[in-house]
Amino acid sequence: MYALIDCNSFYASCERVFRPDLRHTPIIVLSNNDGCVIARTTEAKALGIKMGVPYFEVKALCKKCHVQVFSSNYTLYGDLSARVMSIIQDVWPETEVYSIDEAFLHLRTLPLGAVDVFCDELQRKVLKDTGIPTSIGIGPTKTLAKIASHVAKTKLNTAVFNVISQLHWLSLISVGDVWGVGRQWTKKLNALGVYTAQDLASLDISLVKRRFGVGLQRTVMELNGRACLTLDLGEVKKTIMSSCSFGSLQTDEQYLSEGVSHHCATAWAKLRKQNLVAQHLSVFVRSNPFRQDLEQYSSSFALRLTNPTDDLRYLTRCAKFCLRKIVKPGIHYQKCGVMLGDLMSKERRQMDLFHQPSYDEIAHTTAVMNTLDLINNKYGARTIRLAAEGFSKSWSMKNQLKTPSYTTQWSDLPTAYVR
DNA sequence: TCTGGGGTCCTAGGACCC
DNA sequence: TCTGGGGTCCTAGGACCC
Repeated sequence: MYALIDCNSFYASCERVFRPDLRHTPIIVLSNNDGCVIARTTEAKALGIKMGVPYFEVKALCKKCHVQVFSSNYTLYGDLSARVMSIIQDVWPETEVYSIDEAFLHLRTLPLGAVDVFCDELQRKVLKDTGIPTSIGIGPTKTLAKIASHVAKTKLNTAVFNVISQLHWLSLISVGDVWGVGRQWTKKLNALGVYTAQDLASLDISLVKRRFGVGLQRTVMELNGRACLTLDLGEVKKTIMSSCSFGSLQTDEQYLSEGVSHHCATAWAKLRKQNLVAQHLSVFVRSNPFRQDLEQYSSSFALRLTNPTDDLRYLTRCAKFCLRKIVKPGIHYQKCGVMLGDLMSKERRQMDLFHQPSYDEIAHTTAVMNTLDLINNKYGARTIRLAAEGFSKSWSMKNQLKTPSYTTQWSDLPTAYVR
């Protein structure tokens, strides 16, 4: 059996951990730039606030109904996620951390009769130890465990649900709510007369493969109880990306260049943290697709690096080179980003036969990068950085409603008063 | 006025090999 | 006049996920 443990309204629940006074208050959390709603508590959902709506569309409603609104605080959410995951992994090592708020457990060694009780206790332990409420779906495949979790959350309002003996639920779930079926395929499936998870499960798998590919074929088999997806325990990323919308539209190439350098440094920091080197770098820019009154433009440029590297100076030079290749005057840019790819572990990197850096060069780069890490680890991220990032950061994003980094900044530690 | 960021996998087609 | 069969690798684009 597989179990899917899923944190309820995760980002909103994180905010609540440090604001117990908001236990029953509707809360929403906004995306970067305070753009869209990306998390809602049950109370906020009940007010009709939909996932992903632009904040300005519901701002008035939030004010009227006293909804607490937060900018996203990824440092806090990442840290609480790590706590939740480590508790789960302590209890059950065969666990795949699937996303910031979800994990799959393969319960193969647990007697079938013990599964429900085990999950019940796990759910209570996570709540007690972290303050984060979760729900757990149980099923014979990952896809069915997902279905179970969906039923638990949206239909039954229970913390734990095992779907194994209750497969009639499949006919009560829209095909678009099945894991692996998105918008496009929902349209296509509906046109074939497929509306529910049950309809999908009874399709002929060779037809599904022909019309939709091997991915959906697996989904169909999984719905029928045949496990095709295994636990993915690998934790090495294949690409690392940093990108963000600007606080306002930018036309100045200098600011664009600063933004790209900034993202390059962010991606580089993630690279260093995982002890990886990159051999591929790409940069993209785009205008605001919602401003059809302005000229639309979007482009990217990629480089394959001669040698895999984690040298921030070299990566930034490459990123700026890519930007110069694609930047076009007169465009109102809304967003830019940097992606690092062809990642490999630093110990196993393969240098170019004809352009190998000397030992001295490698030693020098290593020393400089280590020093950057040392200073930034001791005095805080970005204490020392490249001047290419700029100083004014006038392009940086809005997040006016952000809470303190309670768990990762000494200066932001919350104070508790005891009476 | 204001519309997120970061990933994965699969497929088709083109270039290349013998 | 007539021009094969079997591969690999890479990239771009499209689908999906949270």
